[in-house]
Amino acid sequence: MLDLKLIRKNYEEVRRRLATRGEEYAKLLDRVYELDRKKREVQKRVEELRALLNRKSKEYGRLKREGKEDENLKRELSELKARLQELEEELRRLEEELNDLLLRIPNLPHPSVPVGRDESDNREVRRWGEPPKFDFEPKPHWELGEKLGILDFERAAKISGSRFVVKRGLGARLVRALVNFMLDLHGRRGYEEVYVPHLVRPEALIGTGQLPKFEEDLFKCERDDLYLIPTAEVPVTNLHREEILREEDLPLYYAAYTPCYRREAGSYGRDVKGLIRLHQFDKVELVKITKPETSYEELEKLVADAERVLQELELPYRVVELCTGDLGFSAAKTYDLEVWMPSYNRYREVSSCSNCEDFQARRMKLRYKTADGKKFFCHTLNGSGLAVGRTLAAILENYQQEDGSVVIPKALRPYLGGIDVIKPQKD
RNA sequence: GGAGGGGUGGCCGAGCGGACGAAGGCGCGGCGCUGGAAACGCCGUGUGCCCGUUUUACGGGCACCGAGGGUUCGAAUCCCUCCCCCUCCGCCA
Repeated sequence: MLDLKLIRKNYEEVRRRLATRGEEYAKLLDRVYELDRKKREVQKRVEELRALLNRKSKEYGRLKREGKEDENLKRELSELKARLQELEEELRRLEEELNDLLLRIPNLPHPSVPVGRDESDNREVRRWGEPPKFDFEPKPHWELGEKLGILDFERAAKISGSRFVVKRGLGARLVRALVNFMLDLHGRRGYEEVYVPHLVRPEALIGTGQLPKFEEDLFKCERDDLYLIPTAEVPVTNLHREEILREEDLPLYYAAYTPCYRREAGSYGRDVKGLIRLHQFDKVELVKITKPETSYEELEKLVADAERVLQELELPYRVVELCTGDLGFSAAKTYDLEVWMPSYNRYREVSSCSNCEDFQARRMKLRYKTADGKKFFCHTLNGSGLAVGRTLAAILENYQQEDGSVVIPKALRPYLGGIDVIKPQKD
């Protein structure tokens, strides 16, 4: 949520920066600005009227205790109250509309973010590793997985429909190995491991920015008014919602493994095959809660921590800085990590690391207090470290051999009882 | 699912129609005591919003005792609805 005071004070600048995400947001901002002006006007009148009513009411009480009831005053009070109630109703409507609109305005991009329309304007920051060269035609991971008997899309569809997968045998064990490997790695780098609920209340989703705007993307348990988490970012960042943390406790580092559930509405026909886009996938998520002064250095460190996973798995990747038009709703700045995928002959996203500054903190009233008692909103950051399914896909594709077998990355072998290669099942 | 008990300031906890932004304690800040500290004593210490000014401060106003509605001239306090938490029983991995 943007700071209304900032909108009032630096209207033109906010409008200009917001417009780099798309013109429509500038128009939204215009409505917010006007609504805010009107709201304050009505609020002022309401408060004046209420002050008058309070004063006269006290006066009435005093008289009554002295045994001097004043029927005229009583009538006057009733009339005042009736007028006040009308005005209050108007104020309530204005506040509601203003608040709803405000929750639908995305975060301001950081000044360093390249201005652009979409994915094609993102800026490559660096590359690591060499894409492998094959002297045969590399197969896509779903073919490899099915041949190896570790991925079963057909049976998944039977029980749950499209965009689900069953992993079996070494496929299932690889997921467990990857999760453990990632959590161990991040644990050593100072992240506290947390295990969190996968069903959350609407307030939590408002806090991180998925609601009210992106209801369509979520699975909802209607009866209980709970949502399946689309990312661990939601429960983890909300751990401290409405809290006032102590300055000396910051920054906080968390790492969580959770499954993630996404409806993928509007992505029909995209990535219909394989592990890339599923309704349910596994992810290890990193979350940081920091002071404003340090959030950008913390972002760089967060990216480095996510990169470390790919480096240890020896998977070639690149780091991309998202442009304004491609930036997520809550993010002020985002780096994506993209891993090399031979069958696509391109890099594909396995991690997205964002600094949300105080955008989420404001929505969830997450603050910290300095030694002298001043309170400020925290900054929140999150990043995948990493998306497990896509990492598994990348391993299958990058480590494949001509006979369809797949070599296990060295870093993972201790987690798989020393197994160093998966061979196709004989049929 | 059944029965009961609760939700009050950063935290604990009292209040149960006006004198209540709310006792007391803890915590925090200041001062005193001390060689220094602990203990002790005294003083201070909520948040949000709106308006104004001499605009990182001060003054005024309004709101806030889980949320929303109601009764009343007046509600933390009475009534209704909802939400949440806890305990016991049932069910259950």
